[in-house]
Amino acid sequence: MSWQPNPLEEQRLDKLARLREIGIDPYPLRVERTHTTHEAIAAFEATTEGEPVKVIVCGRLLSVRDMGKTIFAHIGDESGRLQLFLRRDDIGDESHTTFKKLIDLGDFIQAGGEMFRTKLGEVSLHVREWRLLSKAISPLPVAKEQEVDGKIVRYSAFTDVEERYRQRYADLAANPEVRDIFRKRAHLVSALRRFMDDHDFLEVETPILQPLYGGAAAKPFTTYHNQLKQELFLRISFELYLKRLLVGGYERVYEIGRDFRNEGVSFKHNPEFTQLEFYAAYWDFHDVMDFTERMVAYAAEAVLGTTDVVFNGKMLQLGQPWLRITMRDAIKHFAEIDYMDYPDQASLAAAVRKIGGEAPPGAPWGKLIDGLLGDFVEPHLIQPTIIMNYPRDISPLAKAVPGDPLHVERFEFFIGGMEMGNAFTELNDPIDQRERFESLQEMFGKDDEERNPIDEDYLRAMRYGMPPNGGFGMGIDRLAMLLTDSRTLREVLLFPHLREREE
RNA sequence: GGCCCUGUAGCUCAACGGCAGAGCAGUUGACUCUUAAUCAAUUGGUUAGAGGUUCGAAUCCUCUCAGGGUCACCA
Repeated sequence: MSWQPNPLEEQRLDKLARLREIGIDPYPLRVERTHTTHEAIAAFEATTEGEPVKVIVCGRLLSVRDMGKTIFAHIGDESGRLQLFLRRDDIGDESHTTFKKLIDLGDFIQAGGEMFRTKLGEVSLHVREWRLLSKAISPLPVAKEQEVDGKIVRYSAFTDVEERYRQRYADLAANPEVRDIFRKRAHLVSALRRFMDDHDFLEVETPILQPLYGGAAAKPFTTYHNQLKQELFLRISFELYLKRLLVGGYERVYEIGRDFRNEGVSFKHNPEFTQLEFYAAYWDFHDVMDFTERMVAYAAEAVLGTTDVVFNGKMLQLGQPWLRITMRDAIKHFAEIDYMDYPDQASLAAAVRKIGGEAPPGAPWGKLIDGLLGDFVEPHLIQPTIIMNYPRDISPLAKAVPGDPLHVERFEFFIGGMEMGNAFTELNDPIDQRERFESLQEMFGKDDEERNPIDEDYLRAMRYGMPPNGGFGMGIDRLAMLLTDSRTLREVLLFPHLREREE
């Protein structure tokens, strides 16, 4: 349904008309701005008292305290907020009345004058002239704030989770700490990129629309190209394309981008999510472990200035050497079961059920083990922990542990009780790779969407020779959760997907 | 998808079978150093939607919609 103005909006539409009647363009083209609010305050404080500091600032009107012939107001811009001091004697009758009658909270205005300090000590702008820059028709949720013992207490803040996500623009406008989350996220991404670049990795972009999907076990989104008359998939990982580039001669490549998985949504799952993957020739998974520790510590330091991060009430020490433990030992410790005592699917399934774990019928041996990890181990992995040596049957792209046919050189790392990333010593034997793909075909049913089609082109690339390499993938959204102490993924996604609603 | 919880004014919330209310925002008025400004007056509602029970429903029941939590799912 199209927009029907509510009574408050009707009032503002009326003000809009009255502004035009008195010759004021409520949406002018040009703006004069000499300072941000932060710069204006800094300029004043850098000057000896008495020396005039003339500024023109712009921003959204956040609060108004009308004292009659004097008006105090605050405007906010991205740099901060600034109090305006408007007197009728300074700006004139007409301008004074216009401000009182036709200007609302949420409007953008421009104000010029000299900086000064009020009797109560707040650095403010003594306004000589002001101008409307953009009229707000819909009232923005306005919160009132009070400082109590140094802490900001907010009244009537905009907190409705659903509306905050559906109208993220209003959320951002009303809640400065939400703006801060996404500023941190941006810093995180640029820090990761800088770290990769500084270590001689080449940033590349590989197809999002792919004729085949692979590199992970996940259900894909499908789409269709009309002119090519071809079904296409949105990528579920970057892996197979990035490793083709190692065949081509690049030794270190990475990509930061979006993956799409047509699966359930939860506090740590979203249908599209941002991933960092890299592949480094001549590295094995031990090299990747070392690099991962340094990368995460670097990112935390860059974003927060520290590697000690508070998440969910617990202090995470990202800067310490991380605990490294094999999957078998971790499960022995937390689930008190040695899965090597149950070398086949049936006996392991029985053992898992006996200790109260999940053992879906038909789940492969390795998947049962991964289930044990998820149920019994993962929730305990609050401090950064590397779990290494994964079952071979659920890891088709990793090289076997020497002398151990059941495990591969693969690790996942966990922080704050969440899986953050996945890495391995990459399989580069094309014959072995084909066998792995083929056994996967048998393992997953024909109708199972997680069954990856065999990527013949990838095998062809590998037959030309692929250098030994270590690969890595990490969920950036989850890392952003950690660094912003957010309890759900949606808090770190600007526009999380919500079910469509009839308006 | 199962189970549990939630949906009331622009925002934040009360009322829990008996007249739909408060604070903020808005409107009108007073006030030339206020900052949750203050003071006085005042407007604003399809109680998410549809149906049912009842003399009477925001409140109880059923269904639908949306959101949250949790479980399932998720290398």
